[in-house]
Amino acid sequence: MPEEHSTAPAAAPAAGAEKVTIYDVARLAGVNPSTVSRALNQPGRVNAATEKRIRAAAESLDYRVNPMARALPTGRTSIVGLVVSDITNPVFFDIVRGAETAASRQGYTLVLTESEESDQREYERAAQLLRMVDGLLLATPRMSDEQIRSLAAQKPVVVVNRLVEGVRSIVPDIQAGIAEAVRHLSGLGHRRIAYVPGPPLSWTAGRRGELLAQRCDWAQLELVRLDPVAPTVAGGRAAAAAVRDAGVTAVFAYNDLVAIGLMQELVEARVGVPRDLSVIGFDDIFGADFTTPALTTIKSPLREEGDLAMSALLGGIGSGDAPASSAFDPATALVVRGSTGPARD
Amino acid sequence: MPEEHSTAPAAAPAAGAEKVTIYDVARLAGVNPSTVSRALNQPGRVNAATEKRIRAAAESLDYRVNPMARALPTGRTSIVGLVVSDITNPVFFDIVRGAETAASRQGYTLVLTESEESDQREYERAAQLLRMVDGLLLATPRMSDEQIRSLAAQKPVVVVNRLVEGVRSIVPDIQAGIAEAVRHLSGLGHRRIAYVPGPPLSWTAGRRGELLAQRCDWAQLELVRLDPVAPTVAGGRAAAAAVRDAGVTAVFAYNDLVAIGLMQELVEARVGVPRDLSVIGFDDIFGADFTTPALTTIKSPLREEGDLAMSALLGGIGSGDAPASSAFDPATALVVRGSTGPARD
DNA sequence: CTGAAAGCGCTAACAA
DNA sequence: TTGTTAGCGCTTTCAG
Repeated sequence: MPEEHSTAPAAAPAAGAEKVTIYDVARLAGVNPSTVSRALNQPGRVNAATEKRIRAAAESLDYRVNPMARALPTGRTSIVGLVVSDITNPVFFDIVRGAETAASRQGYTLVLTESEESDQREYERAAQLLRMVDGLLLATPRMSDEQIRSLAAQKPVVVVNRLVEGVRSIVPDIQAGIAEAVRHLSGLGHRRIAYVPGPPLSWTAGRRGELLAQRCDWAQLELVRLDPVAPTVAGGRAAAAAVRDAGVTAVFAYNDLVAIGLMQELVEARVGVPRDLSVIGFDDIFGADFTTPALTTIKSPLREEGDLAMSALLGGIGSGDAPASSAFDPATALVVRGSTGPARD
Repeated sequence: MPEEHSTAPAAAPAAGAEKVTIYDVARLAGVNPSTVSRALNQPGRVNAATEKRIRAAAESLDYRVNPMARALPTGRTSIVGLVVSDITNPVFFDIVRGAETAASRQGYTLVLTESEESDQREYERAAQLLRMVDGLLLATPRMSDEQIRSLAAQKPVVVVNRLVEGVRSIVPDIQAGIAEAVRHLSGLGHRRIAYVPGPPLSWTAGRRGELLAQRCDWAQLELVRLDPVAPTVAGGRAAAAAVRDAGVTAVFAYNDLVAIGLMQELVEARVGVPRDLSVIGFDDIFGADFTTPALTTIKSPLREEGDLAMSALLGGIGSGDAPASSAFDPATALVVRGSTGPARD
């Protein structure tokens, strides 16, 4: 029987599994390995003829650089990490997409991890990942500011959807979207509206509630702040009763998931949307237009955020030192669909 | 001014960025580096007291192994790769989740890449990834069987949602789900139904159409096969007209996205679902229950597939050699929601 | 049970 | 322009 690699991956490589190294290429091209390295990495620093010969040899051997071996002397891996709290949360889809695009545009490979829920696991995984990447993107992180700063002290780190002092942060400017939404509702004759807040610990949740209150005050709308719920469809369903009892004609949900749950429950309770109640969400996630009526929502430029964050990570703010902090603030906008209408009455 | 790393990631590490190595730990513990390595990796092969001392030293220094450095001598990285064709396609969410779970359960880190569309880019990225992982999962790959086999010849590879000869493949058994669905429709009085197929090149698309035809034939239902569409919401909308003209009372869509698009368009055209037309999708993706009525669909055990595939990859089929081929066949099942009802007539 | 030494594949001074 | 020579941090025989 073969070796006893009980923990190693199965399906042993077939016979023809030869690892081609720089040495093989060098031998075939009749040069020194270091010359191969130069030819492949710094074109021009080598005689055109030999470079061509080397490239041909590499090609014919189907040579590919070993990223690990390269990383050792250089310290750079050309890999960037992205940590998300929940890979099945649609809010991240476009963030990932944007980050992916920006990363591969610059020749970096994106590596993803999720922390499921635990903030402790999030830190652990991030720290582990940190050792093998050139930089880290933290999307809506759950860990403490302190932990984030400690990571940022070791390698470049950019945070998305949260403001952390001393660390580069990308946060969408929700002011514009909220203002637009309040104006929209106000124009439709709504005077008293409700807000279903997200988890008390969430940075975004706090911020949304705050700005909303501010804006409603400014527009002379009465805002009823209900109890916070989990940022999920289930959370939204749970809030439906309270919303109905609030004596309002419109409701803001913490995010689209909550809004969708809310609508589902309302429909089942024969409350007409938007006839009896208008509903507005946040984010414009995938699926927000699957509902009937389709959801009116304050769209976050998710994809742009991801792209921006990754660009910031790779692009070199200044060209060496970290200017730290400060936010890019891509703008939000209201997307009007079917779930909002004239105030009843 | 500092160094000129114009292409390097920005936000230079703060002052306190010291890389703790095995040597630092060794010095602090007063032992040889090799002993540290042993103590940390093969507990028990070292004096209990010194092991404890070493662990304490490592802890106090916040030491973390450098995966690259470890990979060099061992050839193993404890990283596994997952290649998906489109990270924003909800079908993959649960596959990723399942794979992630299984991977981290065994101490592996999951790395994700997507190929966007191009089958060529898919192969390129997979080949690149292959060098830094211990194994590769290909979910619904677009590249050729030949290319897949060539990857599988170098490192362990498992394919999800496609049968590739000579390579371990995980494919859900849709027979059960289809049979159930046909029975469901038949029981509701439907006699003539339509099928909106997916892209002609897709392996799954072909298989679904084939088995569906077979089953309808068996159940004496008349099946009208319409023109294939893109596997998206837009594709579904495009098919709506043809469906209405087909003179059927129920329709199978290639997947949930198509089914959702179909329903959206039908609702706008004042065709009642399920009053006038019953709709069934495939997969049960995230959002399938956001619609009104919620979508009846043939659920694929996506998460289980991912878990199974990853387990197969890591678990050692046999314990050294590759038994290749063969499918696990997790079962599908019909999820009855609101989009199907009695045949009109 | 632990230390010494070689080497994984690649890069980067330093020579030539 | 190219070859030589050290390592990067870790694992792993081989001695002791």
